[in-house]
Amino acid sequence: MANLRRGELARQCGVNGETLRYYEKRKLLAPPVRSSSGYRLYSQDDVARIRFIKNAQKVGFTLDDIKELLKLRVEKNRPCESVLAKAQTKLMEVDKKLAGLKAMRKVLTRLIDQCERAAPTSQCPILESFESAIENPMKKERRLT
Amino acid sequence: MANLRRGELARQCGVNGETLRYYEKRKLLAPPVRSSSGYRLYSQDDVARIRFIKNAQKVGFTLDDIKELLKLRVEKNRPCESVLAKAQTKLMEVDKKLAGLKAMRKVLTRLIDQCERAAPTSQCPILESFESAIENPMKKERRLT
DNA sequence: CTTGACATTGTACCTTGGTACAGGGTTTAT
DNA sequence: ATAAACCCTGTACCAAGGTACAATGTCAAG
Repeated sequence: MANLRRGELARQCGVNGETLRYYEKRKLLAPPVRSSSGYRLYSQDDVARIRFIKNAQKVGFTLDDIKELLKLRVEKNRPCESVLAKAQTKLMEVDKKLAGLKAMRKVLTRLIDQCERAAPTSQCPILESFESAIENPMKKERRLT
Repeated sequence: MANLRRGELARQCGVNGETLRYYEKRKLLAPPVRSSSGYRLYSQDDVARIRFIKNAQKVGFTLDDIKELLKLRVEKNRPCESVLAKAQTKLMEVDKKLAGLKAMRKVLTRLIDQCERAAPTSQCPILESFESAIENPMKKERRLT
């Protein structure tokens, strides 16, 4: 078990050294052992912990979420259900963001399309449409007027 | 042309009064005429301008983006191409974010699925997978080993 | 023994889009 | 006349996840 200093741990995990101090302040990392001169000394367990954090971030968990996951990680008595619940909640959040972005995308493509097929004499249709309310075209709905 | 004070303009546009001061600081709104006692006095043009800002935000433009769009809005000589270009750029940005979220979603659903079908004796598969690198399952790729 | 690369601390700053005061002055209605 | 409801200014604060100093101390190599 090599005792790693801050920079070395950071390098092994691909994060900025300051990030480790930040995680410690945010209570994602316990205050580590110190050398006689006050340097932080980390172990391989800390490498795993940082990797855990970074992996959980990749699927959308926030640092506060991850703090809870880390607690569950050390509990041996079936944290599985709680973890699953958190993952399901996160999935719903991701889906909500996806829906928002898809709605944006829909309006944006419509505007671009209008602009590309506009008669060159008219005012810019994109700018025009920002002047009044933007109505989101519903799926396959057809203007009947 | 009714001269509106800050609160009234805010109310008509559905924004917080402070937001107007903020937009002024961010140069999205020109410093308005002042009453003798120093109150900001807005016109109906400002109502349209705020609405423009809010509509542009809905499709993903940032305030900095919108500052540029607002400049193009007042130029009479065909801003259409520049606007179109900005919209296309924004579309690419939105698509990038969508791709990121979809990747998250994919991994997250896989983890949830693994967890749901895991044998109840095993360690939590979600937590386990955060210990090692998360590999994003490629579309229909099949493990050949 | 000195230089350079590391480490420590606290604090400020970044992004984005606002929101919330505090401590004043003004306008409007009763 | 006085209270409510405005408005003014500057400044600080929020989320979220860090990054960047400055001033100082330590460690290893040459």
